[in-house]
Amino acid sequence: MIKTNNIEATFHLAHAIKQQLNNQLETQHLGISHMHVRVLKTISETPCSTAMDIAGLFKRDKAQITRLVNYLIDQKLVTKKANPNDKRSQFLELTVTGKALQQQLKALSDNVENRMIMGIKEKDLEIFTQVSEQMKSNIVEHL
Amino acid sequence: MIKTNNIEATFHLAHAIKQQLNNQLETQHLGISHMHVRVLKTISETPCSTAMDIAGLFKRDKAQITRLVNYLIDQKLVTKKANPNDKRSQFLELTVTGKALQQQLKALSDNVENRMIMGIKEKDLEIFTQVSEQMKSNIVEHL
DNA sequence: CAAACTGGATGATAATGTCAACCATATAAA
DNA sequence: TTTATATGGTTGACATTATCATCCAGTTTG
Repeated sequence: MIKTNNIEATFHLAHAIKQQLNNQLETQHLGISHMHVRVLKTISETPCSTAMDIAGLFKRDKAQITRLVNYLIDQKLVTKKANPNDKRSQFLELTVTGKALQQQLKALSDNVENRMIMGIKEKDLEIFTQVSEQMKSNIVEHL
Repeated sequence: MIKTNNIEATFHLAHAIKQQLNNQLETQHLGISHMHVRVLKTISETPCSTAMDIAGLFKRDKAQITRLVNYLIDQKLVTKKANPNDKRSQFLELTVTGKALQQQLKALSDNVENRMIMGIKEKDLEIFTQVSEQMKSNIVEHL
């Protein structure tokens, strides 16, 4: 028997975060959406990441990632570098402008996250992180 | 300083749940999406709910709710009942078919949620629920 | 009563997401 | 090694999700 509704709670939370991030991006006129933020973050943290890597990480169709990445390339925030091991794929890197923006975006995200976790005990936060990780695995492994 | 990334974790989890729900809805040929499931659930749990109530609850534009609800009315899953206090708005109710479907959907959702929480301690689950609730409030109150 | 406001419908449009087809390259099998 | 198969990425088509502006009918306030 389920008393709580963690599915609904998760939808609510994710949507609230998305709205908050998009609000901030809008008011700061950054010209990108929360999905671009996620892609930039991944590229900045993952050396030699490819479009397929991001698609796998996000569980999105590669078509969508291609479009997100190509938009960022148009905006001169990201560049492609040849992958010596495979001429089909290309490594993604931030440009100088991209790195500068990424700094801003990190500040913005940290800001939202800090507000989000206000008044929550460190210990509880750790449990939250672990549990959400576990939940994701439970679902993804079942696909 | 942030070490964990609860924003990213929440996006991952919400997306995994959404995919899983839509998969199940697809394989069972139910002809609705996870958003319709949420609307049906809300109507079934909230007597005299209106489109505006749902929009407020979900933090969505009323236009989207109108469309979701009208689709469900087309499918003869929901009906409108006059609101004696306000002729502009109408109370939403499940039809007999809607109630039957709602039973199936509850089973389906519980199934997904039960799989999702497998191997997670009851105590940790409670903390997860509380923390996600708190996080949502922290964000929503800041808008 | 007039002015301002609200619930809901609708048109326009943007962002997100998936699927299928395609091309170039890579890998496995014959 | 030549063929077959699989993979990374691009593109077109399309569905879903979401917002905004506008409108209408009905409500509330001044």
